[in-house]
Amino acid sequence: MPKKEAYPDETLRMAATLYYTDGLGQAEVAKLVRVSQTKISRLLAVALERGIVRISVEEYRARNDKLEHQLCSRFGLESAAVIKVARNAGVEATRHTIGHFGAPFVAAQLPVTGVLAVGGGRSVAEIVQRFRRGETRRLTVVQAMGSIDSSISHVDALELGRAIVKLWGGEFLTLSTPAFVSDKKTRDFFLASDQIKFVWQRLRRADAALVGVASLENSVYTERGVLTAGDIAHLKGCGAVGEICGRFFDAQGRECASRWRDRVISIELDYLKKIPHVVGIAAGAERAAAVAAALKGGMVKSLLIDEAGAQALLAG
Amino acid sequence: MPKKEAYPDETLRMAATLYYTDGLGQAEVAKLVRVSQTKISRLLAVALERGIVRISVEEYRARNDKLEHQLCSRFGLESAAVIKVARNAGVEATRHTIGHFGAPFVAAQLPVTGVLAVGGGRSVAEIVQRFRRGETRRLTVVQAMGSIDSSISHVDALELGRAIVKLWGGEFLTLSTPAFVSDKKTRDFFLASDQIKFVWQRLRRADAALVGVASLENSVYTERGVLTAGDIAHLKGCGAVGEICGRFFDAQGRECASRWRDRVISIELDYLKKIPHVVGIAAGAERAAAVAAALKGGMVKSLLIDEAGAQALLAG
DNA sequence: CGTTTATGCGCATAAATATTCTAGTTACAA
DNA sequence: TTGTAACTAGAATATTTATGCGCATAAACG
Repeated sequence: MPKKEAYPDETLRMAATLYYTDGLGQAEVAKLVRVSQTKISRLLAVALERGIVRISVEEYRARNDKLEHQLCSRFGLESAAVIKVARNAGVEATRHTIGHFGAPFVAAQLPVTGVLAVGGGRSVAEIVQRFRRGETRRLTVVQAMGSIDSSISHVDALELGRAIVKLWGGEFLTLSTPAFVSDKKTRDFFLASDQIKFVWQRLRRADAALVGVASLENSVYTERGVLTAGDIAHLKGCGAVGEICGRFFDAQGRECASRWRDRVISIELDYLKKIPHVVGIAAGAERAAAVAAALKGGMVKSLLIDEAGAQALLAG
Repeated sequence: MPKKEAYPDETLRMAATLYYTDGLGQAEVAKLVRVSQTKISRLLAVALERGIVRISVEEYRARNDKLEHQLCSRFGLESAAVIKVARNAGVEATRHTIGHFGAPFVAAQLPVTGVLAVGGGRSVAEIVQRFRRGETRRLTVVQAMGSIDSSISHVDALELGRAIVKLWGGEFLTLSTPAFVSDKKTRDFFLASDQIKFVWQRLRRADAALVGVASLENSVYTERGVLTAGDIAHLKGCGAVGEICGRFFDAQGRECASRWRDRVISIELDYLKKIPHVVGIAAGAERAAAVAAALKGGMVKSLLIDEAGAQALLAG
């Protein structure tokens, strides 16, 4: 049996008319309907649910189809989403906007079943946060890179993978290692462990991946103090123009043979290239060169980017 | 030349979508659009104006047509408006509701030109308050009764007439006398003055009138202490069942020959009966008997009343 | 029936939104 | 230029709206 009796439509219509059409405040409506303002607030919510009040907004096209097509044909992308972002928006707001409007796109690109490799980063975090709960998937989510530093933040692959599984169900395989270690020997030690080897296997067989594409300048690593200005200079010296999952690549999309290469614990770019569906996320025109390189190297197959970034990419 | 450049529709659409469709708060929208929350608030208002956002409410029929027809045919009314009011609403809320939904009806009943007599009272006040400015009329508004007591309130005919003229334009003739004086002699003194005589003439030739119909029990006069419980008893003894403009009438709608009759300065009921369009307002079932009498006496030609009042009227 | 578990209500108050006020900008005239 | 008027923006603030909470009543259960 349903509830006792939800409020009659007549009352809802009256309250809604007084509030929306006649422009009275809820307190005033309350006097006329003879209930508390509190109740009017709730009544109006119900009226909205029931469709007695309908709010329609002229469609806002958050994506720039034209640029998307251009990107796809020019770079042979599987799919692309170019998100309009307020002019003069900082990179922070850009990521935020991309996240908001791009999440459905990314969710649609990702498979419903199989193995999904997930990298870290702020852009990816913005996306994952906005995945809708409910549409249960059967994914095996695999952490594609270690944690950036000891204080795990919500942008670490560890947290993002966890979040995806929490929302969509499925299994989550963690790396439980740092992203960067002090030297090759330490890295090899980690890689030799059974857990890592197990995860590593899955990563190599991943059906899809979700990663951020960063430039050297604005990487999380510098921000978090993992990489110093000197390190950046060294990497640039090796030809690095971009980074994915802590791995640096040159303008041709080849992983740079830097001294960092042996200290990273994350999916190797050559493996990434073999994953059929890789969704890359990049925010800001500053990242254009990095994205261009990633596309050239074939690391990224689907792209989520902002308008300015797309324009820079097409121009460059 | 118009303004510099109002905000582009694109931005409005974006903000409106984020706010209404996606359910973000204005502060969050502000981050994405890169302006202050203040601005978003204003932007959303503009979006509503421009029709980018549209809010529609299922029509609420505030009037009970069926009862209106019954009233008209039963009492030979020119027109009637029966306003739905929340059950258990007190007389205060009833007046308020009648005022809100009844004002357009009353405005439509009143002429655009000619002489309009205006009485006082809370019901009338609720109506007048809600007349829409703008539709300029050429009325000569005449105060139909003196002021209830020395502290003029916004329900006095004086204020109501003033308000009508302020909204609709036209001329306002005031009585500048109290409604009740101490004795017949004083009243005659007032009536003999040139100003009053002038106004009196107009009143007699009024084309329309707007008055409240009250019972003895809840009249403003008792509330304001102008009439004592003893006075009420006396009036009842004279057969009074209702009051209009400070004048009391019996069940047949005849003005009672009470000792108060000679102390009132207001339009006489016999004159009122001759005015072609008289809109009467009554709130609450308690007034039913008074309204019935007023109708029988032909004082009121159009009626604005609440549902409960109408039902009581038809039942009695 | 008496007891337990829900549901609904409005108060107090937190949160969100609108408005006021001040300062900065632009456009135009002197 | 420089002053002035007319706007525009955002910070501070007032107002309005939503929500957590406890109480009271009603439904469900034993």
